[in-house]
Amino acid sequence: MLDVRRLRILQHLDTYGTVAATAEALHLTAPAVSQQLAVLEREAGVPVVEKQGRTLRLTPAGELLVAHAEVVLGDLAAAESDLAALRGGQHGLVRVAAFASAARTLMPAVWRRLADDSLTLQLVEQEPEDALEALRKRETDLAVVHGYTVLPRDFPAGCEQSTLMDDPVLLALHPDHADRLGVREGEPVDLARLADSPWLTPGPEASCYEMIQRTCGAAGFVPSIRARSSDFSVLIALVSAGAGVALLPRLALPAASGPISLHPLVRPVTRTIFTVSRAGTARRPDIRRLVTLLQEAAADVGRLTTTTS
Amino acid sequence: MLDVRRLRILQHLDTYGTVAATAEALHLTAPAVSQQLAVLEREAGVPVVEKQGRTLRLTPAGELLVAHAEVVLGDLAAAESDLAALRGGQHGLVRVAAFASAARTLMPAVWRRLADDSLTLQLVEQEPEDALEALRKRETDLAVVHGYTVLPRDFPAGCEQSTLMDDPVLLALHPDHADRLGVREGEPVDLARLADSPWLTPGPEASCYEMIQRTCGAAGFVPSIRARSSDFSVLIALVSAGAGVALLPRLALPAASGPISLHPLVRPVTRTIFTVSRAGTARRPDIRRLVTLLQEAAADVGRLTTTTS
DNA sequence: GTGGATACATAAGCCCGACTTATGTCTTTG
DNA sequence: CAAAGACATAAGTCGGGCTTATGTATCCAC
Repeated sequence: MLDVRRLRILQHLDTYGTVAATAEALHLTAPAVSQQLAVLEREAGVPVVEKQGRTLRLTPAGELLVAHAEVVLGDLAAAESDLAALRGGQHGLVRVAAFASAARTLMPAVWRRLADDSLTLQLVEQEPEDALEALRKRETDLAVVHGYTVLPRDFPAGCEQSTLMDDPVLLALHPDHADRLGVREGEPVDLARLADSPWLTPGPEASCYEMIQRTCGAAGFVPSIRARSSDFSVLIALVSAGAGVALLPRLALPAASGPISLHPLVRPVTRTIFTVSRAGTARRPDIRRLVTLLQEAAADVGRLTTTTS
Repeated sequence: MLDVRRLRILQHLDTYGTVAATAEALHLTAPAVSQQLAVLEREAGVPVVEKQGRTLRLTPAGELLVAHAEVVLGDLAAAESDLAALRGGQHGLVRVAAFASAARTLMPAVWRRLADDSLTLQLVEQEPEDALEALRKRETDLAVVHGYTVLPRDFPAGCEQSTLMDDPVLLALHPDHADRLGVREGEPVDLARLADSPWLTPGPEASCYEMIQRTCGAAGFVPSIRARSSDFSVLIALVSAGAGVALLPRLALPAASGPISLHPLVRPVTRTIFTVSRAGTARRPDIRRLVTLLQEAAADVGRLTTTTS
């Protein structure tokens, strides 16, 4: 019978690329990994890795074994989760990585629902790219990420997604500005009319920046950027001060803000929020439960902001 | 992480019922099993077995773990099969238990199709009850069994079935007898007309015996039995000699036989032939392949006998 | 009810195997 | 061409799992 621990080593090698990194991830030394791979190869009867320069690469047989390892290790984790649920212990730790707005709005709602449940959460705030990378490296169990209609998210292989909600992108104006444009709060605005306004945006490292560029581009202009901040509450404060206009997802709005007029777009852009998990963890009841809680929280948050605004 | 070898021990305990039998099945001693169960219990954090008289019984947590173990071990076996297929080695041993007629007709056809394939077969001829018990004990990987319309087969839990073919039960008469009854070869006969004939049947240990009792009972009589033999070719030889009449599935007919007139029944009885495998082995490509081959063989055999008779 | 048999648990000791440190070989890079 | 990086091999240590031996509880027969 194939040894599961060795399969796990191979799986990690596939994830981390080098023996040294694999060893570190598994709290081992490089020779230990090397030896175990040699034993696995003997067990399998076929080479599972081959030299590629000075590193190793998986053979097709190795890929095959990794695919099986995902299933086996996934179900082992599911078994442990089931056990934890059954004994009611507070084990069942789920590590979540979420982008800022979700970490601020959805996750507190989940925590509230959690009560004294048997689920323990560990939250890290990370931008989608980092969250997905952490997911791949098994440093996190569930990633909460987003994609824009004008900038779709692409997911790494071996992942499973579920959609939590659609978050509309809104235009934030100073109320006087809205008056000058002749639109009332909540009325749709054609972005083309903002072509000459000074814009307030996140820095170019944020995916929101690219979304704004594309959205304005689709409206036929390149925004002239007056201020940059990756903190949406800074942007909103600047809009309130009359410094310019901003485009931002509804969930990113701070709870309390100064004088602001929010408007949907004539050509709507939305941000879709997803949960992403590794394929192997699909069976874990604690993760399934968390996804359910997130969906409920998303439904609530969506309803609240919709009725409020 | 739960240790898979310990899960396997628990799974075997579930199958064999006692520590001693489990130890024997795994080529271990009883204390080894006992110790590993203790360690598993420590790992799991909940009792997985409890004393029941002087033997052990699985707790709900234990049942849960066994269910997961089926998945894990099933996929590990699948991984090994995939590996065997990939390296083209002649490993990929599938142990089959089949009842006599199937072992005589279907299995040779499978063997012929197999050619120099990467699949190695190991065949044991067993009656359905024994075959299913062997399957449960993991002494065999695939059971080829049958059930009669008048005597349905019930399958143990945790098994998966697929139907191979329907095998009609025929009445075998001496040609002179058929003449006296005024029916031609192949014409249906009402069993009630055979109420006073001497019957030739298998022994009461064969499920065919019970089938004959029920079928005759449905026709309104109890057969008077003149000869018993569990070997169908003996029965056919006796029918040819004019010793009496017999009821037997078409597949059970010997290839060459003396003067015989075969007739379907007015109220047809059929024997359905199934393959049965443990749920955990559903992923093994070698077993899937064998089932496919059996289905093809069954289609051929069914067609041949239909057109010939 | 008592003795024997059966079934599992515990104790003690042995041995294999997996890990670590140390060293070697090959590749890449400056 | 030297030096660093990456993996393999060698040698030694240590833990874990197996065995044999012994203990304890349950079931059955007489």
